[in-house]
Amino acid sequence: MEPLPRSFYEKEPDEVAEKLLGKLLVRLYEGRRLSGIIVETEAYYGELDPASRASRRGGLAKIMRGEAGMALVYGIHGRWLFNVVAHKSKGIGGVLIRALKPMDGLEVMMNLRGTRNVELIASGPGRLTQAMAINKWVHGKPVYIRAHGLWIEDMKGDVKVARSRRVGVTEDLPIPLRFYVEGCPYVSKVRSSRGVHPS
DNA sequence: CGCCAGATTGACT
DNA sequence: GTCAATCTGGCGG
Repeated sequence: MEPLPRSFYEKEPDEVAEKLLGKLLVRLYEGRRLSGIIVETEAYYGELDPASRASRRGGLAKIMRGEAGMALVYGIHGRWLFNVVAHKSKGIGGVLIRALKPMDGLEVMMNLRGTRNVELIASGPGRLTQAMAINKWVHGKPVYIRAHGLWIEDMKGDVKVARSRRVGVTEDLPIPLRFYVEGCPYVSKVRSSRGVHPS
C-alpha cells in the first residue's frame, strides 16, 4: 500500500492526530519490515501551547514550522519520541505517535524491546521508538515516501476513537488533545495519580 | 561551555 | 504508591 501523501499532514494537528488512528506505521530495519497500527496519538501546537517544544525558540520549533509530513524525533529522559510535523500552510504543529498494535516483525520487535509481552512492545512513546528502531537518524526525513525506511500507510477499517487530556505534560491546554482507540489493549497505560479522565 | 527540566519507563517499598 | 536512571536541547554565563 502506498504511503499517505504529504497533503494528509497539511491539516490542523488535532485532525491529523485523530485520522492517524488505525493507520499503519512501517519501518524497514536491517532488511526486515516492522509495522504496527497506530492506536494512540497526541496533537501539539505552536507558541500558544505550553507543552509544545514549538513554544520555545529552538531548532525543534523551526522543524515544527517547516514542511508537513517530516519526522521529528525528540529526546527525553534518555528515550526517543517520534512525531510527524502536521499543520496547515504557514502553521506550526505536530503529532506525537504514542502507541502501536504490533503487526509485522513481531519477533524482531520483541528482541529490540527485550520483552515477549506483546502488550508492552509499543504501548508508550518511548517503547514504540525502541521497538521500531526509530532514532535521531530519521529526524527531519519525510514519512510520505519510502526512501528513508519509515512511512505511514493507509489502512481500511474504522476504529472507535476516544479522546482525553495529554499524558505527562506539566502544563496542558484546556482542550483534550490525546486520541486513542477505545478499549484497545495496546494503548499506553496511564499512571493513576495523573488523572486522564476523559473530558 | 555547564546546568537542568522534561511529551518516560521500569524497578522497588 | 514512590523514585531515579538517563540524555537531549534550551538557555544562561
